[in-house]
Amino acid sequence: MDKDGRGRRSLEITDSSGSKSGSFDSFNSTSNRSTGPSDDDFSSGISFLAKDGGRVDDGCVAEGGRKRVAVDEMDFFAKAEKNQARPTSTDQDVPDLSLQNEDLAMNIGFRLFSANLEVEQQMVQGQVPHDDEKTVNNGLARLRAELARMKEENQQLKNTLQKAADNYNALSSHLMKLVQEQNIKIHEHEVEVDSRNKEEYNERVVVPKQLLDLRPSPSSMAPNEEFHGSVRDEGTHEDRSFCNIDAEETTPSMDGKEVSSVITSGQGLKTSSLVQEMPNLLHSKNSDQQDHEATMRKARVSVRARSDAPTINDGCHWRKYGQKKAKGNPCPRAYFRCTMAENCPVRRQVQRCAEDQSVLITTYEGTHNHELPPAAMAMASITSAAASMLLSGSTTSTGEGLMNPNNLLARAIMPNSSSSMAMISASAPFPTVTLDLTQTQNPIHRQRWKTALQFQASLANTGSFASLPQVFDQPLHSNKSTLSGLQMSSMGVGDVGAKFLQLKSQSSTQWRSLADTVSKATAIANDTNFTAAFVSWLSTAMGCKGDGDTHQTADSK
DNA sequence: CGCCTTTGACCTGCGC
DNA sequence: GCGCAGGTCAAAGGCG
Repeated sequence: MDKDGRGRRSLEITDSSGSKSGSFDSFNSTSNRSTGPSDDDFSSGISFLAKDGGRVDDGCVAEGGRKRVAVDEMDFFAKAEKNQARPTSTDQDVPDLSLQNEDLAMNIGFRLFSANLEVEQQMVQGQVPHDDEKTVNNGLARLRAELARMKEENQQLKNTLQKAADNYNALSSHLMKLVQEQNIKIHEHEVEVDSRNKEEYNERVVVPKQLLDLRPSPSSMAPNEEFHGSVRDEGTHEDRSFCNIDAEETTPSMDGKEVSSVITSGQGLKTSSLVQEMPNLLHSKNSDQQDHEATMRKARVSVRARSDAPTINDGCHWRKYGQKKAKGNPCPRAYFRCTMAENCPVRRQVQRCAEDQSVLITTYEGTHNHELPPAAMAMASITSAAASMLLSGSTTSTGEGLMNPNNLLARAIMPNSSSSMAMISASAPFPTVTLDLTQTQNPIHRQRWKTALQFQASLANTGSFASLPQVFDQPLHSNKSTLSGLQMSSMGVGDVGAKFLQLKSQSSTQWRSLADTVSKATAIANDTNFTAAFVSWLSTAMGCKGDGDTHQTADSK
């Protein structure tokens, strides 16, 4: 039990396993079934039918002249199983190439597969004759030609991608160097500003310093002897008196700490009360810190997800403290406060989208000041990471912060496109980044997220992609799975992440069926718990080497 | 009985 | 200064 900010008691329930794992069961069970052809199936073995009704048997003749009249599901699944067991030849150093080619191949294959299913259905309904040899041959020839052309095109794309990847790696290495140099410069600048502030302060409080210098030394003062003095505030020209008797031992407040240490260094006078009485003198670095904290507090992360539930389960415990009808939205907005620790500053707003009421908009604000259960850790990471991301771009409202090299994530997921998966709102009263999980089935968005995460990781790690768990669509090699598993575990996402990885490894290792994946992605977008888990996992990856470090500790300990 | 939600009042910032 | 809208507070009531 602990108390909230207003002294009310609230029950703290630690949900280490999380209720989410249960919610994945049904999802997981469906993922065990393969419902579509693999990449190889499309390129070399399975029968297809042309969209115009012609039957195509790509490769069947070569396999011994056996003509198949439809996709043999048993063969198909057997082949898929075989493919799953077979190690992939993907080069780990350039994972994107194969992935993007897989995407292309899957697009081609999926079109053929869809055509096949469509015609098959028509055949079942008697709309298409089964023995139209001419149509079959025509369709077969057409599709073979198209397939050959696509393979050639695919090869060209592969080469282009190879070049692009090389350039990409070179650029990211170069960028890493630049970022490091910039960080060093920033650090040097901070040190310089810090010392300048101290000098400035010493100049401004020259009178009290003199007074302090004139005061009796601690050793010469009686233990209970009072010492009085006065300070002239150069800014307001007001004289302020101070006295040593009521001063506290320390003043841990943001306002007093720095100045207190300056004044008392080597002087031995307890000056907290003095510090409290000199707010006008406390500028420079402390105000910067306050600005930083205020911005962190105001920076918001908004998550859009389809859900029928009133709220998404993100692993945290919330107390509702208000509800308000916002202008222009018939649905009320609910206000929640984190109750997992006393005075936790994190707030959450939940509101349905005015345009599409099936979309739940959850907005997070602030950073938790306490340890989090595994289920909640990743969502906290994303809010922290996004808030930091916003912070680095918050100096202006023009979005130039996106040009900050540290904002690669933002730039990767927020290209100049109206269909971005994430957006920064500069016009909103608070800087807000919106993560749109209603569009997770969109391969473009998926690719953007992947790119963003890879870029972040490549910067944060060694400049190569090798150490990043490729969760989106990269085949998971055995050693990599271990790495991913460890990272997931250490990140604290626990079984939620493991479920996700398991699911992804089952469905993504071979990309057996785009249709399957699309349906799963749709399910993801429609499943509140999974959406939350997805965000969690995503945020873990996003924050794994950056701001998220602050949230890793609890679970990795 | 204690915790949580509801809801009207109050506070604050912003634009006119 | 005023009005509006968003955000927060806190008393009252509901629920287990």
